[in-house]
Amino acid sequence: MQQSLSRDEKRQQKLHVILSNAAKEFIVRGYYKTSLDDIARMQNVTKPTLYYYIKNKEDILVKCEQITCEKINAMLDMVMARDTSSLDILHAFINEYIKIITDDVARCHVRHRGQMENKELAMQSIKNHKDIEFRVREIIRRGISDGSIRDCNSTILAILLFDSLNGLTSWYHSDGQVTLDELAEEIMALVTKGVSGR
Amino acid sequence: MQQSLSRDEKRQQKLHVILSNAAKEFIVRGYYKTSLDDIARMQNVTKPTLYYYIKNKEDILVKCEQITCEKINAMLDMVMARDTSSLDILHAFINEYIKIITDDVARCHVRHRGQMENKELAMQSIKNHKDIEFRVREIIRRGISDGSIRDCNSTILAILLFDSLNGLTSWYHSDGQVTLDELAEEIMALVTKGVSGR
DNA sequence: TAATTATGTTACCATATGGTAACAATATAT
DNA sequence: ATATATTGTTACCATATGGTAACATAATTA
Repeated sequence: MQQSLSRDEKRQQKLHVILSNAAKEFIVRGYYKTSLDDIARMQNVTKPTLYYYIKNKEDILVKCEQITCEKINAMLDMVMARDTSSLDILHAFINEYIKIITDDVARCHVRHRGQMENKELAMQSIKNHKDIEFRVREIIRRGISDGSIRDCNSTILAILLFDSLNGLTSWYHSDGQVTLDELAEEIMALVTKGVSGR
Repeated sequence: MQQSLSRDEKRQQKLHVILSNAAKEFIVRGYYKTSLDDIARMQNVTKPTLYYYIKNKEDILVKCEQITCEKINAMLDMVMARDTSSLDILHAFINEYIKIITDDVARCHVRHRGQMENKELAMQSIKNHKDIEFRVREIIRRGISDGSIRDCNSTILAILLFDSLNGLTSWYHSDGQVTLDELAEEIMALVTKGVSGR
């Protein structure tokens, strides 16, 4: 019984290794330029073995998405439960979001969101993101109500915010010059104060 | 002589039709899911004919990039020549950039920038963007000097700005609810004032 | 130990697709 | 009108790649 659990654990671990390796490669070389043979080779297995862990190539994207969206939604649950101003909640969200998104699996999701060939999967993917976006819009709306956020088009603001945050996945690398905290700080300053001088 | 000019014009026109049709399809279906046969079919020609106008598939991306970068740099020339505060120049830049980027060829460029399989082309593509980014950073730096822009990390700000602006290419459609002016206004408000309430 | 299940491999196929060679037709120039 | 350059077509190839069937082996369970 305990052994069968450990077997299941191994399975989960291997799946995760497949996902993160594939994700990394999808990011640097692109989804179509990375073949399943390539991915299999990284695991020192052969292509058919992958099919024991994933349904097909697209399923890698789907699984990356599920993992990431669950993280984000759980984080939103935490953050929105706070008893502070909505601007503070937005602040916290941005901070946590940056942490989550700086990870190969999440990066992969962001970069390929809504791009599945299977239409239903693509629609589900778009919906997953829209749901998250909606929750952030809700934070903004509340902020406008409680006065902590300037009156603005919450829809556009949410989109712009996600565009800059998701854009990080293309250029930010934890080994670079800018630390994660610095980055979050700079983004928050931009979001709250804008760029105008005094 | 005039006829040979008109022949050249026709050539340019056909090239442009190819580029914009291909660009549109690359955006909605993706680069790899769109075959040269597909693109040829849109022009009511056959695949080999395309090779009279383009070197190869990637060359479509390169040409879209050239056209777009030229537009942007010309626009930067205009805007930076203004004799106003740097914040105003940034303002003008954002306005004009949005207009330029709302076009299939430009959209295609933004979405596929730096993704060429040919390494040299990819590097050139990245450089092209970096050059533009550098110029905007210069605007920001000047703004910090003349006091019209808050003291901040000009590099990060430039990147964030481009991420939100380029993000438009994924969601903004001129036939939607938001007009172009509204959008520019909202973005400028965000950039200058940020989101904080009073 | 025997039987069953999980994990992995070799060999293979169908298909799509970028690209090219050889050939046809059409317009332009002399 | 004839020669020449331009524009286009048909037919084809090489290659890559997602996916699968059949078979082998290691691990659990009874």
